[in-house]
Amino acid sequence: MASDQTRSAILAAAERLYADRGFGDVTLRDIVAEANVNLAAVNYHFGSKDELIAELFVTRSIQTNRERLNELRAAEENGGGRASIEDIMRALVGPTLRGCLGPDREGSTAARFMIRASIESVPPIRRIKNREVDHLRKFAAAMRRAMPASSDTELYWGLHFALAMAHHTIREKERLLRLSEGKCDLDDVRGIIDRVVTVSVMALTMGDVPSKPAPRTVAMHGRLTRQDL
Amino acid sequence: MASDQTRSAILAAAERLYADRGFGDVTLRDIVAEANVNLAAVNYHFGSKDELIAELFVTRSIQTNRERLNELRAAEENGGGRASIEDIMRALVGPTLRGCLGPDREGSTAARFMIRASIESVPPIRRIKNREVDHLRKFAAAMRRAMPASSDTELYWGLHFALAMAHHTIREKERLLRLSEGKCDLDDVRGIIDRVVTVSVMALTMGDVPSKPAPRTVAMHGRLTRQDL
DNA sequence: TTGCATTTCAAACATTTGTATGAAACTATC
DNA sequence: GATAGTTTCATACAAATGTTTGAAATGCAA
Repeated sequence: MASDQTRSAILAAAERLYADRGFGDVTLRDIVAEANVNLAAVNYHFGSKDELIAELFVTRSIQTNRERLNELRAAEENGGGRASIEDIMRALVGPTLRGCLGPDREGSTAARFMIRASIESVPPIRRIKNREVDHLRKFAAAMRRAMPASSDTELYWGLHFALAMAHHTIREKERLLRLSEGKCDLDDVRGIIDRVVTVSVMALTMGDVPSKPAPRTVAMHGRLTRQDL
Repeated sequence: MASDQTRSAILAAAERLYADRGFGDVTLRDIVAEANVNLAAVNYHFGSKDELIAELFVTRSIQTNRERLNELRAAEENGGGRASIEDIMRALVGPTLRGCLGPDREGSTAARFMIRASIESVPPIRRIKNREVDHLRKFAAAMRRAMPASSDTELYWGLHFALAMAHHTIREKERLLRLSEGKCDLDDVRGIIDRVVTVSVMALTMGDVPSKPAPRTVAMHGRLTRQDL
């Protein structure tokens, strides 16, 4: 118990190295060298390399999920028990996008680690991801409350597409930057979140919209407003 | 030259094994065993394991790109030199989605291989993907012709989101299936393509939607279960 | 056939990797 | 301060893996 510091040194070093160089290029020996601890310490404290990775990922996942749910709850309380679909989507994609694209992304090893985890998808992480469906159900439930007229199918597709845009933006931001030759400003996180939320809401309200979806007057901070609309 | 058959046997076996078990779990020894060739044959014919993987991926990528461009060109010829934005998006996401979600997906090792490549993203493949921006420019150009009023920024974001939805659907189809408890029909490839195209076009046109709804209402079976991590 | 290039083969190589071991150092409790 | 439990350490282990090697086999032209 006394020497929690070895444990945390390993965790910190591992997260940093994985974030910087990816899972494929980092060995236990790299980690213990970075952490200034003995090689055997990893197996002593974590059991195995995979369990170390799993602990890293679970910790960060819980953290992200908590942020998401906090935002969702805040939106629901704000709306007297029911959040708007827009706020729900914002709570879903906001924390991740802010964490991984935010201005502190250079310093935030946590965010960079999660990006790596999203890109490389090593076995222990995949195993966890597959069990991560549960907390999405909370969002599905909130969405159902916000759009009682929509079918579950539409709802899940909307949820799915929202995550698609958020994650793909994180995963492929380099490529988008190169493709657009810098024209897509990936530092404007608020603008990106607005963009993803707007499209998500449109995707959700298109199919079975009883009333007109009322041209999105979402607060658009970026250069989103333009000629069309 | 005589023994191209060893080369192709290796390619076929490798693609099959990678498709089935992923890059992480398949060794050169597995491949040569499956191909009934000698271990050294891989290095003799391909130089290294990475070059073998690269060749597999490049071959399939070229194939997909060709399909995309064919579809794009067909749409342009059909429209007298200019394709509608809708057809452009369809040409962009159609081939991939059909290939990876299509009914022959059980038999098509090629498609399953590309899914793996998309999920696991091993170094030699990543290197290639990063140089794959060029042919997307052809789509950007077509989009520009179809929507001359739109800014390049909007255009690239639309392109990006379209790919996001397509790829994420392929990557996470298992999870979506589980999350939606089967309510999202992932065998209805045409419906999925319509969905992605519709949302993409909406994202590009920001509101003025050409009516193109295709909501599939599925009878509700099963109930959601709650559970926390 | 002879000769030359290409291809195949079995075996070995060289590393890298995660993990296990057993002793030593440390810590806390009595 | 002795003892039991915990943690650290150097080292060894075992297995896997991509790659190389040099000889044997094969194909092919003169």
